[in-house]
Amino acid sequence: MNRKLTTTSYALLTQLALRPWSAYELVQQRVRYFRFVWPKAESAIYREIKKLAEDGLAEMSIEHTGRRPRTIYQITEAGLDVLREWLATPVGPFSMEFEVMLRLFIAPIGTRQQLVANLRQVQADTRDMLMFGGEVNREYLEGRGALQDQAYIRALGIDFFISLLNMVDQWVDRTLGEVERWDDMTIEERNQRGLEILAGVPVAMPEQTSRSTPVAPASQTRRR
Amino acid sequence: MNRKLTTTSYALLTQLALRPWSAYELVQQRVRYFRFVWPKAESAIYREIKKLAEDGLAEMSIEHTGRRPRTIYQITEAGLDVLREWLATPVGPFSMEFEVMLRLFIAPIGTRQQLVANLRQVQADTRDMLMFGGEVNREYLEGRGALQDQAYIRALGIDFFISLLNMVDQWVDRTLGEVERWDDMTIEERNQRGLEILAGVPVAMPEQTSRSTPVAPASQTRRR
DNA sequence: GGACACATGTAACGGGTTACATGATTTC
DNA sequence: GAAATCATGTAACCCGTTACATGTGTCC
Repeated sequence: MNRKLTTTSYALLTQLALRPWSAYELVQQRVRYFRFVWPKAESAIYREIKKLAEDGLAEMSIEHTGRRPRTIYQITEAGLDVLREWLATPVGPFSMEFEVMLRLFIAPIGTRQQLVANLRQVQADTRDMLMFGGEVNREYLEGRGALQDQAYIRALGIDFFISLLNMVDQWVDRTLGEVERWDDMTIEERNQRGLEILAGVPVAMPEQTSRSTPVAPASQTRRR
Repeated sequence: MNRKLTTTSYALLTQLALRPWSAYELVQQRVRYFRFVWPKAESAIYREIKKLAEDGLAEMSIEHTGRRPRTIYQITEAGLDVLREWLATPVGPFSMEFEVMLRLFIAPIGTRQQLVANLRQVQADTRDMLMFGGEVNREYLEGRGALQDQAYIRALGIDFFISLLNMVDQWVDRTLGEVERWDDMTIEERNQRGLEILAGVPVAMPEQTSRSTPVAPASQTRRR
């Protein structure tokens, strides 16, 4: 039990703390909900949960469907203790993978059509996810949420999720609008337009009062 | 040259397409900018760039500082071709890691103080990053951006970055406000409040016109 | 009773992270 | 001239991903 747990370990323990699940159910739940805040491949779960059991943080019990076995996992007291300790440690910052931004950065070597297609793809994905978010929202509003007794917590998560998606959706809209005008503009005109956009971005101005800490590229050290 | 390139490979090629860099500079630039859209550990870069050179997608040349060597990398025509091909493939959806959400989900087993501390931490990180974003914004507005001739593209990235951070900042504010009221409420009152929040979330209602495709939990298949 | 989807995982490879190492340059 | 910081990476382990495998209901 002395290996160092990863955030993925804690993510699994978090799921187990809610109620016992079979390994398969764990994976399904995580595909449906947890994927959005801690996305990992499915088969990593099967391996990790076994390790958690070896560490004594979860208990396994075997059930059968016909002659086929399935494993049910349940969190132990030791597991809950470990979770509580984790809550007292500093939390990592959020981070994002956003491939379309990479493609935007080298748009000049590709065609405008490709870039537009990529952006539309992201928009379609985003709207799919928005539909899904709306569905979950209704589930809770109608009292049939998967964890209805924690609606007050889930509501905050759904709020975040929908806010994020709406933000992305709107950004893609704006960006498509800009990209569509590129063809009629010289580079100088485009860059002029770029400066207009930058001037309109709602950035917080640094307080004129002296800041003791320099503006670092975010706190990287604390990150696991 | 027949291995399968990862998105990280393409991210590096994207950087190389802008101009030649030494390995160390590549890492620094990526820490400063690319980290926010494709975050990877630094030492992975040194290994990956060497492989790209082996594959003929980049050229190495050795310089010296005193007796210490440093390697400069430059993209090749083959590398540019590979990048162009990549632009024609479907783009992956965005994804996010957000540890504090995991902690929120099991808040009941911890203390309210811990949760508040975690949320404030995220807020502090977010505001640091906002400061950084504002700094980059000013660099471009004042004509001294690192890639000033691509201001029209960078502006779109900065727009996204600042929008995201503002969204997170506002969400944390709302959420802290909610959490602070928990102590005076019963579980039933909290869940009642949760439903109010959900009712206020701006979800798109599904069009009543028949949708052919079912609302799936986002397109996972296309990923990679 | 064959096809197909759902349930329940295992194996192997390679990318990602953490830890370490050493040469130059600046600071005081 | 010692200490700290910047520059420039390497090594090894472990997690994450991709591919595969097999059993079990269910549809028609």
